Amino acid sequence: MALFTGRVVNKVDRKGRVSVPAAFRNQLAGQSFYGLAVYPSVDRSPSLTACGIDVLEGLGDRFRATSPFDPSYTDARMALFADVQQLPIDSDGRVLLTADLLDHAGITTHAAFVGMGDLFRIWEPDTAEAALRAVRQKSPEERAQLQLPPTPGSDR
Amino acid sequence: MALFTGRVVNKVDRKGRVSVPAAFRNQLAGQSFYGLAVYPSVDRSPSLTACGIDVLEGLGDRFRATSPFDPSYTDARMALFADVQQLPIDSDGRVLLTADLLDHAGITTHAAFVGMGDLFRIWEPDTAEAALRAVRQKSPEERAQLQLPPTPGSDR
DNA sequence: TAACATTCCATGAAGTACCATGATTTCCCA
DNA sequence: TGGGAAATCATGGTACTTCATGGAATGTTA
Repeated sequence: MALFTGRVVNKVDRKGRVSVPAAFRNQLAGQSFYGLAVYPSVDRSPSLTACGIDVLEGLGDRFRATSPFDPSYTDARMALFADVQQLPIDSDGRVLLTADLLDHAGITTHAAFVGMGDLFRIWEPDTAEAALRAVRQKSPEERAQLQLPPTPGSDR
Repeated sequence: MALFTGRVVNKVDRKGRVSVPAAFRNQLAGQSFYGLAVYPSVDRSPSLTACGIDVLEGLGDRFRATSPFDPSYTDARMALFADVQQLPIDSDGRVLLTADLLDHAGITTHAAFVGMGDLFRIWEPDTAEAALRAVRQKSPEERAQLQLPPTPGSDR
């Protein structure tokens, strides 16, 4: 299972091509689709969130369990999947970021890939550093309270 | 579970390569990825903290259960994973410490590996000795009061 | 046939694997 | 128990592969 860590800054060329860091690519190897699922971060931060399609497929499975005609889930389906782009990784290990994705993140010449476990984010490098500083500079007390999801199985 | 004890000073060559002490390597044998997860120590001491990737995978699993669209965990995800480097151990038992890791710890020619149980730390040797002295020089009363977390499972 | 998109190739830099050596340590047997 | 053989370890150097990146060539669409 993919585990993205660390951060890497790569160049974006005139066409919008960026090398996906090799360490991240390796995490994606062997999936049903060799590429990224990318969408503007839902917390409205100027960044893109990306993951392997296996993560999305997992979400799809949750909906599959519900009726496709149940109106209470159609809104959720649309909200979740409408903005997700599936970007293939080319033979040189690059993806082509669309203009609106670049625009949303304010990315021009360089893109920062920031690992977040089973996800990662793509930022304009300076913005990424600022966001990281903000998270790190939380006091130890606050950091200790950074919410962690419950340990799987602990509620048995 | 890995149990790192003792301390060892090894040489860092021009490329940043260091031999991981054999005793530590043995603790890591048989994991899904033969290498170290390394990050600047969160207590802001000039040292690096390292562990096996199984520890990371445990954290990753907890997040995997949550939706990638759920913004409540994004800060935690970033704080935990953005600074972590996964360093493979080569066939000679060495890891390549990146320039910013070396820089953070002030390591130039030698690195001290200090066991801390399920983790270990990597220091510039003199700094490590100073830190150890500081801990030892606490009075017996103080040392006895060093806070220990509760024993896992002891509350059953 | 322009404009655009996609695939292919070239290159320098960086990272990785491989091999050699000396120093320990461990092991085994007299 | 002591000494020697074998294995392991730490460390240096070199050769090779991969990576990131730019540009060119090919294909597609209007």
